[in-house]
Amino acid sequence: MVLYRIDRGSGVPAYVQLVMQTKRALRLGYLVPGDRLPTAKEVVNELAINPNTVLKAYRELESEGLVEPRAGLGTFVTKSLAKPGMAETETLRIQLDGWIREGQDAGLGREDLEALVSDVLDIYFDKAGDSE
Amino acid sequence: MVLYRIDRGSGVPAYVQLVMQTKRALRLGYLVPGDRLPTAKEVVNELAINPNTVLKAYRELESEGLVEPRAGLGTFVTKSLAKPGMAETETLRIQLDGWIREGQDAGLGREDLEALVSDVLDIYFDKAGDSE
Amino acid sequence: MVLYRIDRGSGVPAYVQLVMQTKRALRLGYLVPGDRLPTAKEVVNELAINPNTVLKAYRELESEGLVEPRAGLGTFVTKSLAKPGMAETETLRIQLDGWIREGQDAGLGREDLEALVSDVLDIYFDKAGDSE
Amino acid sequence: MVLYRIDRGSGVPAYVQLVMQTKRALRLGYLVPGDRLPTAKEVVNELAINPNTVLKAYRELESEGLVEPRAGLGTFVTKSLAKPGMAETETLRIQLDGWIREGQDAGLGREDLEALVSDVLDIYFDKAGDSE
DNA sequence: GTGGTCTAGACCACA
DNA sequence: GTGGTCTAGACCACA
Repeated sequence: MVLYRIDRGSGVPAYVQLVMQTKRALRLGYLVPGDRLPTAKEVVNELAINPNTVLKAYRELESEGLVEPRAGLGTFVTKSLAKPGMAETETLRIQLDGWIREGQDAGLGREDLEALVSDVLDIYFDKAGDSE
Repeated sequence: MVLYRIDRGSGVPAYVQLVMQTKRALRLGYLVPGDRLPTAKEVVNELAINPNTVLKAYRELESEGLVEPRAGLGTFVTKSLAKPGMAETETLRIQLDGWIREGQDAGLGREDLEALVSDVLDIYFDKAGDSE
Repeated sequence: MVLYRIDRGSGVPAYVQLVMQTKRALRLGYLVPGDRLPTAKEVVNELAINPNTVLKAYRELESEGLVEPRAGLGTFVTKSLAKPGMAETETLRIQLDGWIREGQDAGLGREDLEALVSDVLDIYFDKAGDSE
Repeated sequence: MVLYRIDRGSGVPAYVQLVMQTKRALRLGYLVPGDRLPTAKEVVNELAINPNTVLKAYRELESEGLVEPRAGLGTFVTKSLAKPGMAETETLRIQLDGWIREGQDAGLGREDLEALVSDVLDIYFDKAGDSE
């Protein structure tokens, strides 16, 4: 079951956050075809947002061909986003965990590490980056 | 000089993207107190957005005490967000670069790696995460 | 300028009617890339429906890559649906006009002619049809 | 026997599609008074929809005085919608078939032809149409 | 001024 | 009971 979290005050629309988190779960293989997303009501109870906001996110996912609503039953995953390589990430996860630990030892917090990762990814994938 | 990029269609408001990218540059030490942000006009020429959007982002940064406008001169950084540890990240960067390479060898793309990083960070920092 | 008509009581959701009519105009070449759709407000004044209903239709068209909203400016056509053959339909239109006239002489009304067209198209394009 | 087809994803409610298809068959003379509609169960087996959806469509037809349920026997047509002229449409059909062929030769597909027919009918019957 | 987001709430479609 | 449509209205994002 996906657990959504909304960061109000991040400036990112709530429905966009729901879409992004769902896609991440699809990418990580936490959600696979046939899985049911939480009903709008369940999400509403959990997050105290309006059901229409949830439905908007689900419609967005539907229009991307990732999920499918079935009236009276719920909304179901129809497509995975997990690459084959996602099945075996134990080593990568362990390495990353170690890296985070080192970063913390160097006095960096979560947001610093995220900035560093984005920066290195930007450089690696050759996008301009925020740098000089 | 910060180079901004706007991802239209990401669903994240343009001014929020400018704020986030500026903060990231402050965090990474690419921008330090005394640096001048690009003028609204420069950003407009680069990104084809409305000057008001840039000004809104700068006002947001100002209200967080990070920058300061000086009439006729521009907007200047007044505070860094770089932890001391950010000065010496060469090793962390090299390790991360190797990790990305391994991920790619495993068939993972940028977005897969980002999802993995978010997931491991969530677990490490003990937030629910998208998993069950 | 597209003129929308909503047939309340047809059972077809209003936003679906707007989408279908827009696509028809795109197919007929009445709307071409660069054209601006009427603003939500204009449609509202014309049809007495809620602006959100119009926006929903426009968002659907956007998600199909046919139009693009530009904040503060309006919603613009980005893609045509007109086949090259649509440029020269004068003869086809004249023939069809004659056909309608004959149908009327035979005592058939608009809905009868529509039923006949659907039936012949179904048979021609080999779909089951409502017959037998 | 009417063969129903449901186009999920057209945005038109399933029960409305059943009603429209039944009326079309009544108009074309494929269904005449005394004919029995398929039972809800038959339709359900064919289309994988809920029996309530079929019953809703039949109730709608009943309220328009077109059909009548007879307990234990089924639902029967009580009224035709076929104009006298519908008995002799062979010539109209042949002409239309030729017209479709010409349209196809001009590179137009089914949806283009449908758009053209709607447009010419709109103009003929003097409704605004989608044009300027 | 134009479009976008979100809410609260009524009512409908479908299972 | 679940999702879908539509409304009315507040407020925001962008030009």
